Amino acid sequence: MAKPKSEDKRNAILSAAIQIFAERGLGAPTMAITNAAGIAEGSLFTYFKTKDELINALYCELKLELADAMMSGFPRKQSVRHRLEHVWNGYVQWGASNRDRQKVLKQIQVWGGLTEESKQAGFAPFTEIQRMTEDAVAQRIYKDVPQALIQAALVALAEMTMEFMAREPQTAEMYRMAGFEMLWAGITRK
Amino acid sequence: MAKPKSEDKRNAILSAAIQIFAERGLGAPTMAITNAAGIAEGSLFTYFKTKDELINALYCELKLELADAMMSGFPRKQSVRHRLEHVWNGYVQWGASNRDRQKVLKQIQVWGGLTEESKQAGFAPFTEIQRMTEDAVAQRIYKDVPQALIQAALVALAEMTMEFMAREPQTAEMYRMAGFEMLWAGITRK
Amino acid sequence: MAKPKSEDKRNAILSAAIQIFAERGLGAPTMAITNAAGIAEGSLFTYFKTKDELINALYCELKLELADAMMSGFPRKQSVRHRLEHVWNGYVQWGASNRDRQKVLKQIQVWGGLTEESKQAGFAPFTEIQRMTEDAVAQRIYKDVPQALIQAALVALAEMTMEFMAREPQTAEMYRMAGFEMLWAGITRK
Amino acid sequence: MAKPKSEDKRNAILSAAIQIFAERGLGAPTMAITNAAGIAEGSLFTYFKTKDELINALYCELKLELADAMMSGFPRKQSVRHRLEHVWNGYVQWGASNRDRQKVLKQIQVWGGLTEESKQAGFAPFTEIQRMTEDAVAQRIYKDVPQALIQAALVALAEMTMEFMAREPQTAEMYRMAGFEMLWAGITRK
DNA sequence: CATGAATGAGTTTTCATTCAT
DNA sequence: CATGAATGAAAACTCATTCAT
Repeated sequence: MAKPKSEDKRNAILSAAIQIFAERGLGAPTMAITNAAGIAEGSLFTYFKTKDELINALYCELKLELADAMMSGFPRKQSVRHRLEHVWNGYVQWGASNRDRQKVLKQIQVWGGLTEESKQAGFAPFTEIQRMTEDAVAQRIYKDVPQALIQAALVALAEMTMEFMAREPQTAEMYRMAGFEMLWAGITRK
Repeated sequence: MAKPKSEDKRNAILSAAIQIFAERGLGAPTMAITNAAGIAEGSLFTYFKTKDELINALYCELKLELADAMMSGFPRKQSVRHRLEHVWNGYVQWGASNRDRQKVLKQIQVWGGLTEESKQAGFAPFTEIQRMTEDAVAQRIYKDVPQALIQAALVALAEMTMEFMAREPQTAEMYRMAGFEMLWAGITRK
Repeated sequence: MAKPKSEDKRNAILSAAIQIFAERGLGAPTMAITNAAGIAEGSLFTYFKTKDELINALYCELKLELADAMMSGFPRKQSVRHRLEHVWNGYVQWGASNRDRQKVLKQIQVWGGLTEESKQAGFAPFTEIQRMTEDAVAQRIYKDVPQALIQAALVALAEMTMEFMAREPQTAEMYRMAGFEMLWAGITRK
Repeated sequence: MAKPKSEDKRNAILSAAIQIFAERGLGAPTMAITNAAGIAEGSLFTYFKTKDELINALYCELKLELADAMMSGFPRKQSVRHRLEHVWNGYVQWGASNRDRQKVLKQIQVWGGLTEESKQAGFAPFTEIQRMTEDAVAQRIYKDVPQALIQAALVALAEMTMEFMAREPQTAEMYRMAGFEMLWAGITRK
């Protein structure tokens, strides 16, 4: 079961891809990636059959990492506000301290080549968050508005916030809080 | 004066570019654009010296159009809330009913080839909105938070909202209002 | 008989072509020429059906001009040395004070598109020089060597000499004489 | 080390380039060269980053070859006349039996894209000839004329001579001698 | 498995020439 | 005739992918 192809090299490729894609867009040549990864041009294709496959794999990887950042230490038993803030913090901090990863993730999301499979795999780790929202809606804490809208607002405001945090690291904390207050005020009943 | 460089053809190219770029990204071949515009491969370069210039021109065009959609009929004399809602409606409706244009505009914004000139030209028509925000801040209507954050929240929530509106046109109205309520609640003092 | 197409414009094109071809080689775009000539892109083709035809015409024009420079005031009655020196001076001075023309002429000579017709037309005005050489050979003044070689030596040394003259105009006179002495010593019997 | 960049293929490209450039000028498409070399269009660019680089490399190669032809077996100890004749013979024979190479070399010399580096590299192997000329001038064998003029005369007459030799191979020997006598008579004191 | 040379379709751009105005 | 927009066949160069070593 252990893959014969070195896991190290695979990771080196993914890391290099993040850096290169962040700098030059998904259109960057695979050669730029292999150079950055310190391997031969052709070796990339031992680990990923095509460039598209690499991008799909990268998407799954990043989504997983993000979910981990958001959910690790999730206070399952605490109030909706606490739980939401935990998720918010995880998201926003991951995005602020991993600009490249976040940038690439966004690029892949608007790219045209994601497979249905990848989309589902990428969504899977977020079901818990979904459940939390449903819970909150049931408690009539959130406004009477489609859940999907609330989740989308979370994402939209978080992405905005993390950019401010990254741009001005010394006031990051303020932005994190201000952003969350906006979200909370926006989605809860008066 | 022989055949004058027809404004029609220029527009046909820009239109075709919007469609093609929306479908296939900015990396789409210029030939796809000329085909869609019903002209010869080389003719594109009569109107735009390079592909980059085409994209820059497209950016300016779209920004202008968007500004127009947001500002036309701007109720200069009414309350901040009314003025903000007017801007919101213009933005969100333009984006919802021009998905391609909005998509392409977003792509260009993260593209690497915008000239400083284009950036400025694209920003120019939005100064009035800026002024309105400043005004509201002065009136202590908005939260005590950097203006830039408020503007960014407007953009982030609007982009999110317009997607919902486009996806479910029959409930577009509801999304438009819900989105605006979120924004208003999020950025004003309690 | 008077050509309807303005002779002026035709000459403007030829002049512009000389300048442009000298600067950028025969591969220069016709548009560069029409720009320099102050006419429309398409107008060139009213005067010359194709670019090749333009180059052929230019060749004939330059050869004629050169022949004129060499033969005007030709001292038909004087010694071979005097006559040869006259030709030498004409050639070398024309070439030194018309670098562009000379450069273009050389380029056309190694170009692949000269028609047989042009070659003959270009050669025609030089028959008199030929006759002079034959005369000198008959007088056993020149070495016992094929005439063609002598003529070629004249050309070779003259082209070399005119370059020195153009590069150092203040010592042009010295080069002109030194060059001629070389030629004379090289081709006459001891 | 996978397939090492074969020296053979590099040479095949240079050879093909010589043939094609001689036939069709430096403007010939790279595809003509790759076809002649029996390789894929793109492969040329594995060996030479750009067409310009190929031409520069070709220049250096040809200059080196020519220098070799002129200097191999150079009779360092013999009279100026012998040494000069040796150089003459080498030049003229190389040029006569390598028309393509000689033609291409001349084309490159009037081309606009030679780098300073290539010019220097191309000149390097000819310093010995330079020294010989200086030596002869010191011995007051040559006329009292700038050295550069003498060297230029050598080149001019040699290029002329080799063309005759190539055109009439059966009398090549005669031309070689006649040419040299012209040069010698032309540049030495009476 | 790793390597990197080889491939050739695809990309942007140029340019001689035509032709509608 | 003059004009210059329109054309589309090249041209140089790139790059994902293959495959011999």
